[in-house]
Amino acid sequence: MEEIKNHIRRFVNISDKELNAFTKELELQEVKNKEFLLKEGTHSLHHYFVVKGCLRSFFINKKGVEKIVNFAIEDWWISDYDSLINKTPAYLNIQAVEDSIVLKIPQEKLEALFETSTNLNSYFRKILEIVRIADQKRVQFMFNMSGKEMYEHFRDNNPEFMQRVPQYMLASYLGFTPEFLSKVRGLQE
Amino acid sequence: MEEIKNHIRRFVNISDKELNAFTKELELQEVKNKEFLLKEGTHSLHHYFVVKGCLRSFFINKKGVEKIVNFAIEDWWISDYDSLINKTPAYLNIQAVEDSIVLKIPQEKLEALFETSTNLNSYFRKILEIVRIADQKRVQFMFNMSGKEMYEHFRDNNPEFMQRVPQYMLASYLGFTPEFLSKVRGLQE
DNA sequence: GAAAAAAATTAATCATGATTAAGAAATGAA
DNA sequence: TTCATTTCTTAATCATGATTAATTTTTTTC
Repeated sequence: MEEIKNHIRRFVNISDKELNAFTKELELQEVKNKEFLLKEGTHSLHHYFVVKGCLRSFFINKKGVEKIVNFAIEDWWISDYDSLINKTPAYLNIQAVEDSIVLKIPQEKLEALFETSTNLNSYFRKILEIVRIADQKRVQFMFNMSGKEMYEHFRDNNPEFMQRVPQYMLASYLGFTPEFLSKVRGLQE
Repeated sequence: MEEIKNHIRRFVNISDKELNAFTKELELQEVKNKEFLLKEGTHSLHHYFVVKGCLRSFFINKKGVEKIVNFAIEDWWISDYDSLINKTPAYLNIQAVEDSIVLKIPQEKLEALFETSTNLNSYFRKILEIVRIADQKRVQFMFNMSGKEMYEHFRDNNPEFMQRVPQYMLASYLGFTPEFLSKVRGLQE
């Protein structure tokens, strides 16, 4: 729990009282590798904060292939925002990629906290700003780079992360097939 | 100015006093078609809210081709978030696609307002939530649809908007060449 | 309303990355 | 320590959409 408190303190100047009002609503959950926190079509209720481990969100495309939308590792959030905000059935699945520990908070509790805490509002605004910038960059990469370049860029910028997920998941996240990723890796740079 | 006040009121329950503190910092600017509000490499200072007209943000890729990242029409915001938040030189250009009227607010003024107004924090958090969902869907479309399908989907969901921008800009936004878009339009569905 | 500029179309060729189909290597379970 | 499952690789063929180049259509400007 100190984990997330410190994380929030890095973004906003927040009193212990406000922080405790928040952490009081959090629930710790352990998830085994391959276990699901959310399945598509069901009602999504929680935001998940990764204390330890690694999660992924993905959907199944028309051809039945898994497409990874996001990863989350330590000190990051993952959820199906569309489902949480618009109260629609989840389009995404959220699944553990390693044995993990998460803190979860129900969307409704969070909304209630936003009514009373400027700092929490501010914290989540700042998280969303970062997410916005990351999403923007991702589109830019997709518009600007070949598959080979995307792979090399990802590898060079996330060397530690490369060790944590199977290659075929990275291929899915980058938007291509495992066969193609394998080919790209085999080529000289 | 009533325009943006009403827009904000649709998202948060905000007092006139708080609203006025915000609108006091806004500056009205008219932009002719093709005029720039931001050029890449320069220092980005403002968020822009479109009162009337249409803007686009784009970058120039390695091959010298314009890649449109976002459009903004009436009642929507546009900016280079990365540049504003991280104080880096702009990577994006922001340009009018029609004669337009915008309201602009400097990032620093906005940051100051966030310190005092929960409701403004909340409003921008909600805007970012919507942006997050839109960004997410865009990635999903890119992962799930052929060029032809992306065009048809966009056309069916934004019939009015189709009239407002040249086809080659839409092609750029969707991630392909004007030649390909033209081909796709020529095909039977 | 003529000339110029901007936007859209067409068609041929080309390249990136998908698909298919084996098989090899690594990991995990009994 | 063997069997089974998961992951990764290789190679051939195929499809989507890029590139190039020319032409037509539309819009703007004088």
